Parts: sequence; structure tokens; C-alpha cells
Amino acid sequence: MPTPTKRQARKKSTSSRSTKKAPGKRAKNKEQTKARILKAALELFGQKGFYKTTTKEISRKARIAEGTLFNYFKTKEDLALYFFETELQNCIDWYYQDDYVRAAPLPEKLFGLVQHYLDRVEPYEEFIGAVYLRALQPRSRLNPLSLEVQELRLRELMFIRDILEEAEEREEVPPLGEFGVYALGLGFLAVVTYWLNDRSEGKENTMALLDRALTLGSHVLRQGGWEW
Amino acid sequence: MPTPTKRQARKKSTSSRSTKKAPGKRAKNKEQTKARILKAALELFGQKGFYKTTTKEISRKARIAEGTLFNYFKTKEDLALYFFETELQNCIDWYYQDDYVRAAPLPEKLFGLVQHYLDRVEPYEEFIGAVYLRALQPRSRLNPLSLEVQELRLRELMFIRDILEEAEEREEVPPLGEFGVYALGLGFLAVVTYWLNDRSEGKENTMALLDRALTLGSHVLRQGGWEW
DNA sequence: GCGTTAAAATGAGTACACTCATCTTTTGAG
DNA sequence: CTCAAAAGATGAGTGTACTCATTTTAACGC
Repeated sequence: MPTPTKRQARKKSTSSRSTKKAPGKRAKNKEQTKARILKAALELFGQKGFYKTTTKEISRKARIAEGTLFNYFKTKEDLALYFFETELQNCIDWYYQDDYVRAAPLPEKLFGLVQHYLDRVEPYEEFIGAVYLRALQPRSRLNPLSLEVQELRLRELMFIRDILEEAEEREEVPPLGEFGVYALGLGFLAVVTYWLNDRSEGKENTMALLDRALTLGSHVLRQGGWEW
Repeated sequence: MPTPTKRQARKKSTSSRSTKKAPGKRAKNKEQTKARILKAALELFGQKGFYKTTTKEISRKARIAEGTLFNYFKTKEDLALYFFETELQNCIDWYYQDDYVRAAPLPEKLFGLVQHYLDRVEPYEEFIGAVYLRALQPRSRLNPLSLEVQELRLRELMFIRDILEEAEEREEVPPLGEFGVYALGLGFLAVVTYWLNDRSEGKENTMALLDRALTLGSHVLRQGGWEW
């Protein structure tokens, strides 16, 4: 029994002659439906929150049958996860397209990235815990969400690795390897959890903490006290 | 509307004359029932896992009605949480009763504590994520578990504070204050998440990481590079 | 067009955590 | 002992995420 593949991009362009992209009515509909679901979900989550929004309501608002929703998203949490995927991708794109940020020294770079990410993720603050934090518990196949979350986490870690490798090449930091990636990812998680608890105006406490932590981190690394 | 208090220890010993403890049939039954529920839940979680065990099964095995379970535990997750409360308390008691550990230097002390905790928590590895890790998301009153989890986390942090204060008095570390507590708690969380992903024999990778991290931490602190 | 096949939509059905009005047991005062 | 009040147990009922057999729609060769 092969596991069903999903989200595969089809590039079969055999039949139609001149048009490079042959979207086809089917693919188009599917895209539209998915967009409608996401739009409806986002609005309802914004109005009533993640927990008080039912999948029935989302279906109704998206003008589809109740069951159809689950053809697009395996679970309600998987649907919510989609927003984080989008925002992470946005963050990655932003980084690779902004030359100023890419050229900046590592601490400034990280500060900018985290700030950007938190800004974008802010609307989903309520359910970030229900969804995203599960990345910390990847075992147990019983949890049906784990695979999706794991993918997201992996993409995040790969992005962090890129940034760290770049910094290593520029000799901004000593070679840290995989452990550095893990540690930085953990630091990021720490900031997010602090941010979740931060009730200060405009989350300024978080930004202050982040600033200080980056300064401290640079300091420790520059002292080279890293052999262990 | 005052929030209902729970789990309060009653010490009214007004009526019965000679016996110091007047348990009363009611309290006794309640205790027994609770114990039966916990026993049944633990067995079933062990056999089938947290997610595949239904509250109905637990009730049946504990020989109570389905609804009764929820007189004792607000949610299924709250029931699972009970095991972590117990183990944390056990850990605290263990620490305060073992003079050898209490006298040890801070890194050894922390190593012993974490090892002890992980040993005890190991049977619940499958659902530690479903329950315990929610402490990271304390906001959003919609999540009905948050209060209980928050209590547990608080107790943990208070324990960490005790340990740190002791170390500060003995001048094993510079004064770190509340930030130190937070950082150490985060470090602990890091170890737990690593442990959750660790498939090595006997979780030896985790223990190795813990050892190295403690050595590194001591080193950094001893260098005094802490002004920021 | 027409028929066939595969993709996708449908919504009644299911499973399960949790609620609540009602019934049962314990307590304690007289 | 009696009885009223309080604590607790009960299980049918409810809401909701999710499933699946069936129906509808799109694609495509003829």
C-alpha cells in the first residue's frame, strides 16, 4: 500500500499546442477553491479565533461541502499550519531579495529576520501554539499532524543553516556546524515563546531581549570560548 | 464569580474524637476512585498510547460512568498532565532528601536532576508533547488546559529559582536573577526536546549533550562575560 | 458530439471528548 | 433514627472534527 503523494506539481503539457501553461479548468477550480478556503478560514480565525471556528463554518463561507475541506487539508490544524508555511516562505524570499539585509553583519541580520517574521505571524498569535509548537514533538506517528509540522521545521532549519554557513564563510563566527544550527533554532524558539508571553506595548520587551541576546551571543562567540 | 478552588487539602477534624485523621467515607471513596482512574489510564496509555485510548475505555476499566471521569479531570489532557505533576513533585522531593546531590557542585547537580526527571518521565514520552509542551503557549483563555499547564510550569520555575539562589549564595555563579531562571528553564526545555528526538541507545546522545552543555555553561559563566 | 475514466465534490454517517439534568449516597443536625 | 441538604455518580445527549460510499464534473480519445 503506497502512501498517497500530495501537493505534487504536474508539468504534463502534452496536449495543448501553443500555450506554455495549460492550467485547465480542473486545476483552476482547485486553486480557486483552495484560495476560497484559506480566505474564509483566515477571516473566521480573525473574527472568532481558531478554537471557536468550526470546520463547518469555514466550509459554508467557502461555499463547499463539509467533506471537501478535508480533501484540501488533512486536519483543521493542517489548515492553520498553511499560514505559517506561507509566512516562513515569505520571510525566506524577503531575505534573499533584500541586499541590504543580506550584507549586514550577523546580529543585525538575525534581528531583522526575527522582527520581520514576528510582524507577519502576529495575526496568528492565538493558534501558533496549537499548531507550530508541535514541531517539538516529532515522534509518535499517532499524531497525524507531525509529518506536516516536521516539514515546516525542516525548512526553517535549512534556512538557518544557510545563514550560518554564510556567516562562517565570512568568518563572522567560528565553524559551528550542525550544532550551531540546532542552537540557533532553539534560540529562535526561545524568542517566539517569550514573544507569546509578552504583553508590553508593541512587544518591545521581546525586541529588547532579542537585541541583548544577540549582543551577548556575539560577545561569547568572539571570545572564542567555544571548545568543549 | 470566584474561580472554583481545587485539590485543596481539607484538615477539618472537628467531629471524630480520637482519630487524628477523619477520612470519612466520602473522601475515601473519592480517593479510591481517583486512584482507579489514574491506574486505568496509565495502563491503557501504556498499552495503546494516549491518542488511541478513549475516555470511555478508561471509565470502563475504572468501573465508573463516562461522565464521572470529568468530575475528576477537566479534560483528557488534564488527566495526562497529572502524571507530569506527580513526577515533577517526585523530582523535587528527591532533590531535597538526597544530601549528596544537594551538596554537589551546580553542574553535577543539574545533570543528576535532569537524568532523574527524564528517567521518571520516560513512560509518558508519547504524549509529553500533547500536554506538557503547551506550557509555552499560556495566553488564549480559549485553550482550557492552559491554566493547569501554567501551574505546573510555575512550580518548575520556582524549583529552578531555588536551585539558582542556592548556587548564587555559594558563589558558584554570579547573580543572575530572574533572567537566569528563565534561561535555565529554557535550557531544560531544550534538553527535553532533544531527548524527544533522540533515538540513540539509552538516550546516550542526550546525556552527552547535557554534559557538554553544562560544561560549556560553567565555562562561560566562570569567565564572567556576563555584562550585557 | 459520445463514452469512458479519473479527479473531485458531496453530505450523511461515525467516533469521541465533553455536558448537564437527574438520580443516589453521604453527612450531620435535631 | 429521620430527614434535608450537599456531594457525587450517572449516562443519554451534544457538538464537532473527520470518513467514506456515492454522485458529479472535467478530460480526452474516437
